Amino acid sequence: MPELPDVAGFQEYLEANVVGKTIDHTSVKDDRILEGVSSHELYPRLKDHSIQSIQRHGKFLFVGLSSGGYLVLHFGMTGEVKAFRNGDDQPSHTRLLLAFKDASNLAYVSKRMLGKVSFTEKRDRFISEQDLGPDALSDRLDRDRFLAILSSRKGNLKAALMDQSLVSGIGNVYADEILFQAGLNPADSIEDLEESDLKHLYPVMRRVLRVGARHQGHSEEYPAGYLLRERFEGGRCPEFHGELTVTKVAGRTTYSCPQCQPRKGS
DNA sequence: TTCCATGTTCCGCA
DNA sequence: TTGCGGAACATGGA
Repeated sequence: MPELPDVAGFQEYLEANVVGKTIDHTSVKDDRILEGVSSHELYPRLKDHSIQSIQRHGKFLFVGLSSGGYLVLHFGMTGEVKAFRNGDDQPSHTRLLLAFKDASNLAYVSKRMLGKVSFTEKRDRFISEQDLGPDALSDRLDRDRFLAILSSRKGNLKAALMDQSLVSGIGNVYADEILFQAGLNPADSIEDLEESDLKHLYPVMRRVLRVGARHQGHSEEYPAGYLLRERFEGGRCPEFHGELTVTKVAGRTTYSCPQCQPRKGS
């Protein structure tokens, strides 16, 4: 689930549930989720510090601590965060537990262990070390920059959209949605597109991600005309009602409508 | 039992 | 150097 809109939802959730709270103690349930920090090192960096802010860059969340450092959360394919009170059952597949002084808790849950938890003193340095491009919804990513980034790339359009080092936050599902809404074929090579196609892609990308963030997690609630609601075997194009094509593009399962998204190049 | 999955990374090849 | 396919990671669900 966790692409930019989902992670934006986690951000809101954390803002509502943990900002302002002070960490009493923490518990790493499985070391394999830690990246670049040991549970040993992590503990004193969290204990007795309060949570000041939650920031997001692409699919990463930065949990700002009163120490000035950040707990960094990445969710992989199946991660999420869940708050619960002392005495309630700990969510299954909890890998990291933050226990607050007010008897509430936060679980970082990762079923398939593909997520990562790190710690950094400097948010910007972390972002550049991870080689992350600008956040797809950031004010700093205007249309001209988006255009420049994409035109510097070759190969298929979908792979470029999902490349976190170009633009950060778009994954498999939203790449399909964005390209469907833009009427562009995921397998098209960027070289085969007109500049006007890429110019059109920018506002579509922003709109789809914003709508996604608003409805995060509930694809049934997406507006009519969204591909996401039909993203299953036998799903139909919301526009023409023909059956959607399921292919592999950039190694990922790809849903598209051959009528709405005709191939451009050869 | 086998295959597949919303993410990322590494390897070998072109 | 860039792009790409395939495999790997780990686990659970269909």
